[in-house]
Amino acid sequence: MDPSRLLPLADDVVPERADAARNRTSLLAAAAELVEQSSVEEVTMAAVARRAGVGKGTVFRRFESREGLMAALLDHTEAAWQAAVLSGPPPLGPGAPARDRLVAFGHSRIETGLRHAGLIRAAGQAASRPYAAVSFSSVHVRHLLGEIGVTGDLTYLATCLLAPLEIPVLQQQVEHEGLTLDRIHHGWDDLLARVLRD
Amino acid sequence: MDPSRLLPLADDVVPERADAARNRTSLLAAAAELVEQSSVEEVTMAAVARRAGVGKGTVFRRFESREGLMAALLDHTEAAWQAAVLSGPPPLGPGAPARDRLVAFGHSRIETGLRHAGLIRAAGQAASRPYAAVSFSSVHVRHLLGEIGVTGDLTYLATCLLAPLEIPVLQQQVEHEGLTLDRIHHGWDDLLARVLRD
DNA sequence: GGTTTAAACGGACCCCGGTCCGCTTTCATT
DNA sequence: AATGAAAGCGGACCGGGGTCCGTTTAAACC
Repeated sequence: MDPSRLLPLADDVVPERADAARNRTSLLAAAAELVEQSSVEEVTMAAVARRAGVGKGTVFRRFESREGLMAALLDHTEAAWQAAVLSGPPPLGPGAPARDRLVAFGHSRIETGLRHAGLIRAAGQAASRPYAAVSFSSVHVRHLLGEIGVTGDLTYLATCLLAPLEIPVLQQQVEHEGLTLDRIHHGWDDLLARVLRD
Repeated sequence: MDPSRLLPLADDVVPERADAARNRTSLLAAAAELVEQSSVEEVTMAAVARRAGVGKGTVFRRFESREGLMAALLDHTEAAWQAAVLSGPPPLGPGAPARDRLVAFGHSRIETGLRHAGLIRAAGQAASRPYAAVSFSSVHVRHLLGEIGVTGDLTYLATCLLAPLEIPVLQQQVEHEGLTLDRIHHGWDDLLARVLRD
């Protein structure tokens, strides 16, 4: 993209201009504030732009779309969660037996999922994160399944275990099937027990 | 559903006025035609109205929303599928062992789901059908699980088995995980085998 | 400091889903 | 056939997401 570069930048990452970076920051801040003081649904792009003191076009140039902006907002939380999974304390993080980690993984996903349900829905399948936090999660679950010694199509099995943890499914369970959170947590344990028994 | 009814109507169902019924029919026809000749996404409410020769307001009065209209379009197909499940030939319909019916159910849902993915997505969680064809399906799956003799929280387990059959999950598997249809079908068989083994 | 150029900016503009309300049509009653 | 009221109708209108393009600005090079 930039053939006349002097310092070798990390691969193909083009640095942002100062004003662009400043606007990105203030837009994220503005969006976060607005989300905090009202429900996600009623946060409009124009409002975010106004609050950040920039034009609407700028919001779209920086974040592609509404979904993109929401995904960016989510990134902080999501990254923290992924860090907890990859290197936090057991049983969610490494150090516990794979089975226990899988149990903890589900419980943790149910909690964070429901806590940020609004944002996650609004983020849709934006950008690199295809559907919820699926890419990362499926690799992780697949890995744990392997460690446990499960055989078969682990990639498919991983997506099947992840599916009941998706926001729309969880909301359907809570709002239309009348399941309590407790019951869902317990159900996850039971599902794992069934799938993993030898 | 049957506008030319002579017998007393069931309870509080108010019959539609002649012009209203006529418009409902032509709107559905117009929508079906438009959907057929281009992808669902680019079918706008105004276009449907124009084609049916009515005002836009009429479309919304008859079908509530875009989702409602799409759900109505889907109803024919969906009803046929439900009929096949409830009273069609085995193994999908009654007559086969419950296990086999569950296997057939998944395969059938994967096929019909992907075939009408566009409409189903566009129908969202409109009206009575909360999320995909979930209400009906969860009752059915729950029933089959009972027949098989599975014990535990069947309601939750049913939603867990249904989750991997949802359109977004299927599309994620096909488009981002690179799974083939064959692999998904096999995976379903395998998932059932794991969950149902005694 | 001046020049140049690619990037960023902003807000007018477009499209679409959805609402509103004054006018028209149906149809039950007489 | 006339009439009254409830239901239906249609299209102007609104708000929100997304695009476009003439103008401004950062920053690399002189």
